[in-house]
Amino acid sequence: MIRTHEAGALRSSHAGTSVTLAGWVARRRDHGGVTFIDLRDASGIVQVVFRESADAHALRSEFCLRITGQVRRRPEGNENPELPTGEIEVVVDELEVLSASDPLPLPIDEHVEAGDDVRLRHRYLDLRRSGPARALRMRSRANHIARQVLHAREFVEIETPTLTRSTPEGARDFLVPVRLQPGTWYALPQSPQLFKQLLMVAGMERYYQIARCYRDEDFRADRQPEFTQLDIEMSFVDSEDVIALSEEIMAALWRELAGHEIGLPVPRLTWHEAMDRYGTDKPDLRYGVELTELTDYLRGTDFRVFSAAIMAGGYVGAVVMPGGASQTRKELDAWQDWAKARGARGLAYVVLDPDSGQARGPVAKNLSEPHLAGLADTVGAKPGDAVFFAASDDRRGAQELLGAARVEIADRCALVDTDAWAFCWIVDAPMFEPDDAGGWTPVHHPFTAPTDEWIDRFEQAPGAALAYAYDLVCNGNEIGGGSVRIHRADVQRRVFDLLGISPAEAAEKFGFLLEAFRYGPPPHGGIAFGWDRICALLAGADSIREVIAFPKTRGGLDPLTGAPTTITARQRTEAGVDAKPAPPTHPRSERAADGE
RNA sequence: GGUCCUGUGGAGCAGCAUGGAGUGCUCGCCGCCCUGUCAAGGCGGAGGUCGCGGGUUCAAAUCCCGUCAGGACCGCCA
Repeated sequence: MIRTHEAGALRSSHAGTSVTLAGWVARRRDHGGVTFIDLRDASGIVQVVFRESADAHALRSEFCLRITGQVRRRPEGNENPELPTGEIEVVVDELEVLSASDPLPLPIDEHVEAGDDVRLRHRYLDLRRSGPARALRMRSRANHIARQVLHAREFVEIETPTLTRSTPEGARDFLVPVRLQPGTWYALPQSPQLFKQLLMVAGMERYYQIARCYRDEDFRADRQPEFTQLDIEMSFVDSEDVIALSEEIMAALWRELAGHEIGLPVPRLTWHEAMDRYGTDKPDLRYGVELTELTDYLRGTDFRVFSAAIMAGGYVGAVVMPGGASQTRKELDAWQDWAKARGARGLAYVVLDPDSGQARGPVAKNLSEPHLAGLADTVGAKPGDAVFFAASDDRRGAQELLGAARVEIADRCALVDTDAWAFCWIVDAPMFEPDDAGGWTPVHHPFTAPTDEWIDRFEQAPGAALAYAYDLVCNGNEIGGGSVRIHRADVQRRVFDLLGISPAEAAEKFGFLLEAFRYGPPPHGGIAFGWDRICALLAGADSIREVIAFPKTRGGLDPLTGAPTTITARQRTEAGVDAKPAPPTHPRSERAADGE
């Protein structure tokens, strides 16, 4: 090492010793005869003092230095209690400039926020700032904590391929041309789902991986085209075992990184309960504002909007905005635009007069006296509140609109306790939901096991059949999801039949998995955690970009490297991008043609 | 694919609704001064195609259209 000590580690106990430090000029205070430099390395900052030094005068921000000097207590009254090293300073004997720095394109300063494009363009400078650096270090600790829990339980960390074939998550694949087989393409895995199931067949019993996953979909604040899952799979287990392990990992993470003791067991909601009460399968339980179903209460109403939904076997419900009656007409109209932006026709409302409790507003005129009289009690509204309604023959659609309104209400009314952590499991999710073409599509993925009650008859009511699936939710974010898998070939075949996946198609897509399942597959299940999102929550970050070393922008670009780039004509030819696929030659494709 | 917000010396912002000389603020940068500061201080200075293109106008940072870039949301995606 070219240094003897770390800058941030020096204390008054080091006084009187000679040290050699290496680091960066964080800040310079030049008084002419005496110059102070805050020298920063990974451990922190220490003040170094130059006297009558022309060299010090020439130093600039972010020069990389090596200095040798004497540690000593600061003169009486000059201590800085803000700094861990504030009792001492290093008086410089020797200075070596290891490298100079140009003026900075962005300030390395805790107090200035820079725009995302500048930060990412110079991410290596952004990461010199304490906040971003702390986020990455915290993520490293999170990885370590998870590994500790899993290794203590004899889990095996196994890496799976990133050049592979399409996995059944349902998103668009990233594709990689294959030079050696022109016209054929690898897919980057959307998750290690199939490989981890194969590892169960292989008898590994307890697998995990901090796995990079790839999905070619549009961005959000919590989405990147490549992202990370903590991926886990276990043999000879049921839901309870996976849930218990998950809780142990989460409890350790939050205990050590957030100083928060998660109340165990984590409360559970069934999927239907979550939809009924919160209008979402990832409810934020830090506040109330629950939905009320009014389908039965309003049965018989003359109001066309509601009666049409009720007659069609649909849903009418409401959510209350506390104090919402004080909104101006313009604000209430803005809710209509808000609802339309979400694809709804609008958002019916009544406001309750703050004094009389009288219901007013366009919808109130359309409701009968008895319906109006009991409304406030039924939905739990007080005078001065506003009540928003959604009605549709599509129960889930109406609930989701109210659920989105609930989130918006909590935001506008500042109902969210930002220090709180509210976890819950969403269990008993449906196996299937209707697809656009009148068929069925898996809610989770096609290997999710039906519950015991449904295993023999899920075909009879696919929309009602429940799965052994569980999602972990924290503060309204889905942070993990998993299921018990199907390990019986006959059940798997029936699921494929229902999904309209022919034996030939199944063999083509997952033939290797089905084949593996011919050789004594163990019952197994697992879970995958959205690792970026979990780290962002623990770091208190708004975006997962903050906990990714080199994230991409919303357009999928990396402003630092300039990726993605065009390729040369030669690369194009060599990669075989334009090659016509040859007739299948390799063994797996032949078998696919056989239809298993 | 759709809706919305943002783009002004190196950084962060104000100016734009109501067009009138690149105007302002904080920081940084350069030079000088300064022996106890710690987001040091003082004096002076440099630095701009107001993202880009087009239009309206006597006149555009400001209004209109398009486009690019960054961000938020819907669709999509667990």
